[in-house]
Amino acid sequence: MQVPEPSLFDEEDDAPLPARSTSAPATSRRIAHLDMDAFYASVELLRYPQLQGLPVVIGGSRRRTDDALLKQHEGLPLAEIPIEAFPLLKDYTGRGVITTATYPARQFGVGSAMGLMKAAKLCPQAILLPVDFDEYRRYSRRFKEVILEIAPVMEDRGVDEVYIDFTEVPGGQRESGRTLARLIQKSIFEATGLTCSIGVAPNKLLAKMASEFNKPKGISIVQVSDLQEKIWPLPCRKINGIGPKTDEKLQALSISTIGELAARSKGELVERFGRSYGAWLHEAAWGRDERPVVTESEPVSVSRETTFERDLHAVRDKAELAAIFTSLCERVAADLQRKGYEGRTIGVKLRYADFKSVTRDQTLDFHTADAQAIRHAAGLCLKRVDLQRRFRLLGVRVGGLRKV
DNA sequence: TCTGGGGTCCTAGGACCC
DNA sequence: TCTGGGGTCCTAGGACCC
Repeated sequence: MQVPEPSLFDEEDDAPLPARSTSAPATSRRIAHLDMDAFYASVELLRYPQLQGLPVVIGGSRRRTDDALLKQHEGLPLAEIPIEAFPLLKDYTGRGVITTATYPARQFGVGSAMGLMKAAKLCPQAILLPVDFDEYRRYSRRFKEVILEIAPVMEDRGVDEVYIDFTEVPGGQRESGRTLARLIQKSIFEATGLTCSIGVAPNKLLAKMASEFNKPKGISIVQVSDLQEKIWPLPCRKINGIGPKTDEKLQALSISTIGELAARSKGELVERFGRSYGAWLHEAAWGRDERPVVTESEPVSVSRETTFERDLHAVRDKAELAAIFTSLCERVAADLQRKGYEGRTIGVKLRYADFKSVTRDQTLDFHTADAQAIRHAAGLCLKRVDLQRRFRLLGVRVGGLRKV
């Protein structure tokens, strides 16, 4: 194994030691990452089992009209609606991206975040279903309840992902965690009919990568000793925290794989990526990560935004925009009230036709969750942005939250 | 025919205070 | 009058994630 050279920029010696639980020394931690398989699509398939095995894509705007096709069959149980009645991707026109694709659809090269119009070229015959967040949230709650009954230290990472600390769970160390992972998979399937993939490793970073190894329905165990063989050949993008921008910079330095990243000195990475991110890149490439599984956290901000069906202009589309703006403020206010928070930093976001975004915010000297107060402050923010150009998105955000 | 919506965290400069 | 370092808050933008 290659050992990085010490560097002038290496200030790790001065850094405080990472917090470490005395009952669970880092070397024996067993952390799992659980990822639901094609979650939104799988939930839809529970409703529409006749679509099993077909390419299905979830996404698009809620204003789609072809739901009417489904309405024609209102009298029928959902499972008996004929396949021909479902809207096809090729008939979709408008903005929007794929949120999830079934595995048969992925074979055509379509996947998350791809524009629907582009996806329609790759797989025109795919069935397109609109997103139903309320339904996904219901299933999300159910599978997380199942996990919590088995392993109480769980970190929520969104609607379809969690980290689980196996370390202190009875039997959590057996077969390096495989036994417990199997139990969780089976229990979730029995309770919901949904499948998931689980990676188990000494830390969150490696567990997250491991959960992708055997999708769908997979279980993967990664040990520290597997670093060279299983992790280093992977592209850097597989590290959670390296996105497209960083990857591009790394490529420019002839760094494509995690192993190539690990071979660079921490000093070089710190020089090129900054003290904090550079040092983190180095640690990540060596599979080191001491972050604990965090079971509770407070929200930082609440926001609502919407992309228009066509680009709008502040003057020419004044009435339409005013209505949208008011509605966004009302929805943010409702979200805050429902969650029991109020905030004092109010902001707006605009995205212009060229996709460039701007934000403006303003901190009040009082907290609020009131739609009118939010609209007033957000309105002042709006006056500080360039409203001459057409824009495609408007958003309203409230930060600086405190519990009511 | 490009590119959703909801978040978090980080950086960096300026204001302001001690 | 000039010259200092903090420290904290505010604001804007950007990277990243699900």
